[in-house]
Amino acid sequence: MHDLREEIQIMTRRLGFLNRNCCRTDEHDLSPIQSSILFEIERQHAPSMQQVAETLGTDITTFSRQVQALIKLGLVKKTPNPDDRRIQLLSLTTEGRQTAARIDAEMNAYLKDVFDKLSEEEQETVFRSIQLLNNAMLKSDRCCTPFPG
Amino acid sequence: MHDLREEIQIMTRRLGFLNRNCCRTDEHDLSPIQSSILFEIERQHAPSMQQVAETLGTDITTFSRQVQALIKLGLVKKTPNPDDRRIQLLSLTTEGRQTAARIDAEMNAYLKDVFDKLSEEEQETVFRSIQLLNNAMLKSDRCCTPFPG
DNA sequence: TTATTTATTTGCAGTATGCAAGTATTAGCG
DNA sequence: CGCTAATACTTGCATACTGCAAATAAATAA
Repeated sequence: MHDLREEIQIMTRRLGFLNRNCCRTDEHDLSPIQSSILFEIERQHAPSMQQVAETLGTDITTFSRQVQALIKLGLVKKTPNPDDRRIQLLSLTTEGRQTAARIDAEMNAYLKDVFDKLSEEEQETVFRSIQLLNNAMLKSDRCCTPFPG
Repeated sequence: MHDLREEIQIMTRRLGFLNRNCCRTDEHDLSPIQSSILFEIERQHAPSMQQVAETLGTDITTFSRQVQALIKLGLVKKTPNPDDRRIQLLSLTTEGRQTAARIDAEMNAYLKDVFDKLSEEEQETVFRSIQLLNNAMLKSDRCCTPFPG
C-alpha cells in the first residue's frame, strides 16, 4: 500500500479540476461551492441553514452570505419554518432546479468520459471502491469530518 | 452505476475535510495549499515556479505569492537556474523537508485509520481503484485538467 | 415575566484570487 | 551585433472568500 497518500492527493486534485469546470451553464457562472450548495439543498429535504452549512463544513456566517448570493441569482428560496420561525428552510426555485439539473448532467457527462477509459468490470470495481472508502471515512472519527473531535 | 456523482461528491468533500486537519505541525500551521506545494516541490526534482503552479492548477501570480510566504517561513528555497536565469528552481530547506515529512506521517496515520475500517482485500481493491481512476482521468482530455482544451 | 439558549445575520479585518502591467532575461533574426 | 519578440516571474489593484465577534430575532427555561 505504497504511495497511498500520493495517489489520493492526485485523485483529489484532479477531481478538484473536474469540479471547477462543471459549474457553468449558459445562464449562470457558479462557483464549485455554489454548485455544491444547490446539490445539497436538493439532496436533503427542505434543510435548514445550519444543516447544509454543517454538511459542507463551512462556517455558518460564510454560508449565510453564500445563500444570499444564490437567492439574489434567483436559484434558492428561504422559507421560515412555521413551527420555529428562527429556522429558515432552504429550497431551490424552478430555475434553481433547472440549473442544478444542467450541472448534474454536465458532471455526469464528464464522469462518463472518464469511466469510459475503463472496462465494464473496472468501472464496477471503482464505483464500489468509492462507496467502500466513503463508508470507511464515515466510520473513522479521527478523520474526514469538518470539525474533528 | 447509479448515483456515481453523488458518491464522488461525498468522497471529495470528506477528503477535503481530511486535508484541512492535516497541515499543522507543532512548528507551523500551514494551509492545505501550502502543504501541497511542499509535497509537489519534493515530488518533482528542482521544479521551476511554472511547473509547480501548472501542476497545482493555480495562477502563476497567486503561486508566486504563496511561494514567497513559504520562503518567509523558511521552508522553501528559490535558486536561479544557471542556464537560464529567468527560471527559479524550487527546493525545500532542511526545515521544509522535516515539515513535509511530519505532515506526510500525519496524513498517513489518518489514512491508515480510515483503511483499517476495511478488510485487507478491500484495502487492496480500493487502492487499486484509485490508481485506475487516476489513470482514467489522465487519459480523458475533456476532464480533470486545470485548463481544459 | 425575565434570563438563557438557539438560528441566523451583519461588521470587520485578514487573506486569497487573478487580470493587467511591470521587470528581467533569453531567443530569434535582420 | 542590435533590435524585437518571447518567456519567467513579480507587483498593483480590485474583488471575493473567510471566520471571529457582536447583533438581532425567536423559542425555551425558570
